[in-house]
Amino acid sequence: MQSNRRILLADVAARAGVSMMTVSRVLNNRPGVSADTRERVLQAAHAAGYVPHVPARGLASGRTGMLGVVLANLLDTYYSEILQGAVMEAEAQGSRLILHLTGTSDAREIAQVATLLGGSVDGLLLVLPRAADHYIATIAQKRFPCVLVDHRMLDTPLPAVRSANRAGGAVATQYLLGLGHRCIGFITGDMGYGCSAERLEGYRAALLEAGLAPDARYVQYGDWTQESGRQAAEALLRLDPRPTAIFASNDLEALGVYEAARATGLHVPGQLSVMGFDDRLEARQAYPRMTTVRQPLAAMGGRAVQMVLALVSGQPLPEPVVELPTELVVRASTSSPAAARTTPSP
Amino acid sequence: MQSNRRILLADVAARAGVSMMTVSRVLNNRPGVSADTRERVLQAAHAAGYVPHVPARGLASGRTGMLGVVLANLLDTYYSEILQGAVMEAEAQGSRLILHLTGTSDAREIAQVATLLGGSVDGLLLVLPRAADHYIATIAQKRFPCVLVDHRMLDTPLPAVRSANRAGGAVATQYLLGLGHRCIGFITGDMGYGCSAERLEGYRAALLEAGLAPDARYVQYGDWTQESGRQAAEALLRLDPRPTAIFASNDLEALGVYEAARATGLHVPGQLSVMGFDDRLEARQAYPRMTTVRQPLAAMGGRAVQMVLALVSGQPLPEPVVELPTELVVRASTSSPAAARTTPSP
DNA sequence: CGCTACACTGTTAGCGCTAACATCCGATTG
DNA sequence: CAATCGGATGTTAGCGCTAACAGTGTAGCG
Repeated sequence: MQSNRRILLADVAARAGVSMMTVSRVLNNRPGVSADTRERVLQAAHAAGYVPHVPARGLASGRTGMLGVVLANLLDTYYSEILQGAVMEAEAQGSRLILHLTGTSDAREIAQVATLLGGSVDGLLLVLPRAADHYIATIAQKRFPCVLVDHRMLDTPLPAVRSANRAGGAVATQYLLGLGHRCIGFITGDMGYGCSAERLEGYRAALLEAGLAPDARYVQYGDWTQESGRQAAEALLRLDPRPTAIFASNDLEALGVYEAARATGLHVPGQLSVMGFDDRLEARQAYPRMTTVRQPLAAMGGRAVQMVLALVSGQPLPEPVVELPTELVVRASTSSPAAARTTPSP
Repeated sequence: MQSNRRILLADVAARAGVSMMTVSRVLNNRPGVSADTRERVLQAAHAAGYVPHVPARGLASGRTGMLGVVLANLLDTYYSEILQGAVMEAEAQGSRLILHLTGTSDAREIAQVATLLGGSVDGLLLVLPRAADHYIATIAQKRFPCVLVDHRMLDTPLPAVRSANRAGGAVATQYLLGLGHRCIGFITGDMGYGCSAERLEGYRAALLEAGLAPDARYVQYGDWTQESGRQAAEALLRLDPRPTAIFASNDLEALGVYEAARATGLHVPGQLSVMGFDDRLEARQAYPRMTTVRQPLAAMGGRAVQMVLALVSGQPLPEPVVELPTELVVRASTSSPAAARTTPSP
């Protein structure tokens, strides 16, 4: 049946009484077509119900209009918020995102990146890449458009988007100090990530600045999980003097601190102030609503897409590494220490 | 530079001393190639570092190896869990997923579906489609491979994956009855969704079966959000007699019930049992850990991918509508009404 | 009035791969 | 031993679109 055939560019051209090339120019918003021809073509295309054939366009032009995104999983809201921002921006720019999950396997990540470089995609977003060392050099050398989001290591030959971890760590600590806390526990993230060190650094710097000597016993090592947060918090709560506030390196760990506090019978924030990092969904849903340091995750995803798209179209990036600001979000899990074991300040 | 040129099928063919067609057959796992030629080709391809060019393959074969997924957003863990399952299955089958978000706009959904039908994609997954009526007929008539996940309406001309909402509603209610509750409040989801009606139906049926007359005052109408759950719960808690248990149509609403209970000074589960539906991330993280009805979201996504892929390869589906079982997950937000003040276990 | 200049439109030649058919050759058969 | 067969391989012809170049007409200029 003729009526069920795919509508081609040639059909539109015939209807509009012009050549295929003119139609192509119109549909790709290229110059060199008079206003009324353009109008006529658009109407013909619409009337015919024309939809461009993406693979053909990709083959002919070398551009697929697709970007690859590689991330670990979607069950962690950290990733899904970044992805949400990336997709919204991509759609706004007329691109699509192809999703790749690595789970916990470096090998899968490497294989996927290799495949993506094979022309299915114009550019690449690597969110917190794991096995990055294995291919980043290759990508950089091939000049393949690629942007890292919140990469693990702090220096990289590729453009990247990150957030102000050190400043966030410092601001949060200063806020707790300002409330009157003098004994503040800290739970790190997985120390294999550069951002963990940065947040810790911010915490230490703020203490020093306030004239307090950081005490290594009050720093416990977590791995980003709620369970690790609970265990670290339990350790912290056994110390003497007991911290009046605990600052965890992400919201999940802070949720673990909530658990430890409940188990110990401590009221949050009355007897223990708790502070998270990220401002994920969980921080807003938790009880008590969590005071935390907001990372603009969606914005980071969106920004990364903008950067890749710029690279794809050959524009140079004004700054290769973009750092987005973090922001203190005060909710209900922090207050000034109740039974204040405050030392009179100078 | 010769060395930086893209490696083509022709290069592999030359290296292996065979024709391009033979290479193509080998790389696509097609029959008609002798074992040692196959081996030689594979080695040549590997040695050359060949990666197939996806758009070219798509243009020539009419198959892109990509599936489109349309869903509302990723900030709702309901969607991200489904998507996670879908991506894992797609990757296992050698396909990729292209992501499309509709936000809250029907118009965007329609536009995206139209584009996807334009050859960029072999098949389509519509997760809880909104504006479905506008194009489902078209899709069905074009016989374009498409599967609905948890569609709104209960009947559809397209294949679909859903879960046992009615049974879930009944089982949960029976469980509460079994604990000794006789006055059980219910909060619906958005009644524009078929599953809302089904869950309510299950609740009613279980009450009737137990010889209790459903009382309309104990059914409040929510819209899936935490806030609507809170408001509905407040209304329920003002009733006389006050319900000793509240069953919400999703976990978010149940989180809202937690809030209302706290505001009213009621202990969960000591003075009020709370039950959710979905078993999302939030149910596991909440305090107290939430008793809920588990929908196998990831499995639903995975199953839908299998179905689309079957359709793509021309196989008929054994059953057009697949219903996956729901499952009662007992945690710490429910107890018998008599129990004064139980301490939460695991 | 011939010639350039420019804006618009058309023509040609692929992009890299695979479907469909053609060919080859050794093995099987009566 | 010719006729036949079927597995392995090669050849041809696009898939639907766009880059690059080639025209065409009209306005502007000396």
